[in-house]
This record gives sequence, C-alpha cells and structure tokens, in this order.
Amino acid sequence: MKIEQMEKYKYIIKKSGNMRVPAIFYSTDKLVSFINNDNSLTQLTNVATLPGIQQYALGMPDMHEGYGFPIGGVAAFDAEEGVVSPGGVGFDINCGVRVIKTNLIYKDIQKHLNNLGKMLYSNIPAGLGSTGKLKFAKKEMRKILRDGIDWTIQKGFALREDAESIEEGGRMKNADPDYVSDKAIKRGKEELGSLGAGNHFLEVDRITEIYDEKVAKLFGLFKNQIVVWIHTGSRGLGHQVATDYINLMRDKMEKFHIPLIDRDLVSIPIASSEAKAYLKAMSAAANYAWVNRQIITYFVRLSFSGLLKDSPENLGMELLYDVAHNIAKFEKYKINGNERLLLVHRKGATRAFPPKCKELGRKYMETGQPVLLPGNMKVGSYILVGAENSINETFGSVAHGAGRIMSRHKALKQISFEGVVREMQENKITLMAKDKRIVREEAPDAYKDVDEVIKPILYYRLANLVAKSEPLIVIKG
DNA sequence: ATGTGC
Repeated sequence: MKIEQMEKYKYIIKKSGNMRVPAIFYSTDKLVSFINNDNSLTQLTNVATLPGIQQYALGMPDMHEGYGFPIGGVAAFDAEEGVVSPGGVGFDINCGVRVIKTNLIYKDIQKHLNNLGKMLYSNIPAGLGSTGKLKFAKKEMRKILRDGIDWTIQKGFALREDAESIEEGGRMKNADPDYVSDKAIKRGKEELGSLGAGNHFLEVDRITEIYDEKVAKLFGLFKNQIVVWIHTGSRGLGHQVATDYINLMRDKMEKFHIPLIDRDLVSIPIASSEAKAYLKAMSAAANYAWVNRQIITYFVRLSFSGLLKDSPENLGMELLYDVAHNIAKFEKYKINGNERLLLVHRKGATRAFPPKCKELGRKYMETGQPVLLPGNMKVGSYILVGAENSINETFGSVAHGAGRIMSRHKALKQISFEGVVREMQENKITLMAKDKRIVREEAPDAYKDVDEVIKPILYYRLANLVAKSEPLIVIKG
C-alpha cells in the first residue's frame, strides 16, 4: 500500500483497485508509524470501496484498528445511492463524552476529595457487567428508547436546559423500539446509570489552562474550575443491537451485490428496508446511551450535592456538552457545488460543528460546538470548539481521543498494575478501579500522545483549543 | 466496546 504525504499533517492512499475514492488521513511524523503498524489503513481502503461513498474515506489522527472500520474513521455516503455499515458506527452505539461544569475551584473540594471519590464510586457502578442503581420495566424501556433525554426530563433526571447541551438534543427522532430485539432490551434494562468497562471512565478534573479566554467565558469555563467528565455508551443494549443487525445484514449482502471484502465490513444500501430497520434501532440505542449518561449525571449531581450540602443549581452543575463519537447521522454537505444529503458515519470520531450550523441550536450557534477530547487518565483532556474548516475537510469531524497505541494484549504484556498506580500517585491522582487488568490495558502508555493528536486538528483549523482539564479522581471499570 | 464464543 503506497502512502503519500500530501501536506504537513495530511496523507493519502490514492484510488486503486476497487476503491471508489482515495483514503486520506491526518497524522504527524511521530504518529504515522503507529498507524502503519496495525490494520487500520487496510480497513480505511476497504471503506473506500463501499457504494455511494463521497469524496474520501477519512482517518482522524487518533486512528487505529477497529472492527471492520478503523476507530477514528469518518465516511459519508449518499443518502440515496450509499450504504450504511454497523461497523462504521461501532458496537458501542453512541459511545460518547460529556462534561459537567461546577462553580467550585480546587480548594473548595480539596478536603472532600477522598469522600467524593468514594461516593461517586458507590453511586455509579463501574466494571464489566455492572448494573445501575435503578431498574426499569420493559414498558418504560420502550419510552426510554423512543424519547431519550425527553424521558429523563419528564422523570426528573435532567434539567430542561440539559437538552440544549446535548448533540441532537439527546433524542434521535427516528428511533423505534419495535426494531430493538427483546434480548437487547433485556440486557439494557438493568444497566442504565452504569459506566461499563474498557476505556469508559468518570473523572473529577481541574481546569489547568485556558487557551481562548473569550470562548472559555462563553462556555462558562475558567482556570482552576472543577469539572466532571463522563465517558460511556449504550452498554449491553447497543452491543446487542449491533450484533443483531450485523448478523442480519451479512446474510443480505449477496442480494444487494455488495462484495464482502472483510467479514466484518458488513454494509447494505440505505434505501433497503433492512438498513432502515438498523437506523431505527441504532437511533433507539443512541437514545439509550444519552439516558445512561444523563442518569449518571443525576448521580454525580446528587453526590456533590450530598457532600457539599448545597443544591446542584447553587454548585453550578450545568452540562457543558455531550458529544456522540460512535454514530451515523444524516447531514447536508456541498458535493461538487450541489447540496446532498449524506449519511455520515463517525466511528471513534467526534462531531466538531463550527458557528452558524443550525444543528447547534441557540446555545452554541454563535460559538460553535464544544468538542470533548480525552487524552489519558494521567495527562487529562482537552476542550475545543468546532471551527470553520471541519465542514469542508472532514464532514464536520475530529478525533475522539488520543487513540490506542498498544493493543490490549500488548499493554498487558508490558504494563504492570503497580506501575500505573505509582504513576497516578506521583501525579496526585486518585485512581479507583474495579479491575486491575483493565487499568493495565487503559494505562497512559497504552495511548498515543494527545498533544500530537491535536496538532493536525489545530493546524487545519478543524477545531480550536479552549481549555485543558487534568484529573484529580479517576474512576474506571 | 461486550454476560470476551455457537
């Protein structure tokens, strides 16, 4: 496979063989070798062969190997002639990140940190197979899947304002629980309000750097501020939806004359009834993920409130934003001068819409949307704002995190639990984790350098830096 | 990512 460097931070694999478009990926001198070391570029060129793909198959700077599609991959398909691919969404449908603000500074909670960690760890179950504090009947589940955040507002888990700070308002309107299997619903009904495992986390952080005073002020961010990060998705429910539809679609591909070049790269025409069914189920799972992050938010607010003996409102615990980074959505883009409706797949990629996008609603129309980009459990995360070039260059997308540098297997071979604990202690970060193995798999060294990852994003003005956030408490599955 | 698989 011939990789050519196009520009400082941009690489291309030109169209050849069955590729319908080139594969373009954003990277740096330091990162490019890691990308070339796994199967992600082959996966990206495979994506480039799919019917109806527009312009290019894109890799974000955090790209690494995934299931069928690379993680950190973006691909847009014509709504009429293109395909939908569950692998291009990911197993964890609407895995995403949200940040809750406070009006507290470090010294307000310094002496409470230990208790706060314990309280959060007990209120928000983490780990493989973890179940939430609340259980819901199947009938309620159907409402959750259909209404997403609207359901949480009705039930008192969300403030009305929360919905304005969530991508899509926290509700995909074409969601239909009828297309979600009983098995998926059964798996999901006990897991709402739980964190799960893998790279999912809950962090209490401190804002250590403000890069853009003006935007930070509009976002309500300031130096030394305490903020809470939540990274999780649709748990077993989304996983089951993905499994159900991948199996169903794989059997149908022959009927649509789409070659299965990779067993995991299943895709079928958007216009087909099977694709429509998947999109309704995917949307329902996306709604479930938003409800999951919202119920966790409810317990975060409750924990702070109980400990500091003040209401969440008085503590300024507003939602900054909630972004999805595993999802497919219909959006309009100009292709060769004509506006076309595309189905944009973001798999381990975050939307980064600039100002004036009508999807952003009143709250972020003038600034552009907050972009939440976690680094690792030691160095922390960045908050950016979507910028003008993302629309023309990346279908309004950027990286979703630092991206793995080591496979889970390699991390287990090279990294010890004690080593990570020491590293965290040296940085005065409280680490609370359910599983030692996952701590090793998710160790800071298992991830790329997030400062490298954001270089292409900033250079091409896909998003601009607003603030840096560093961990005080880390809760892992 | 996931009751690490039929």
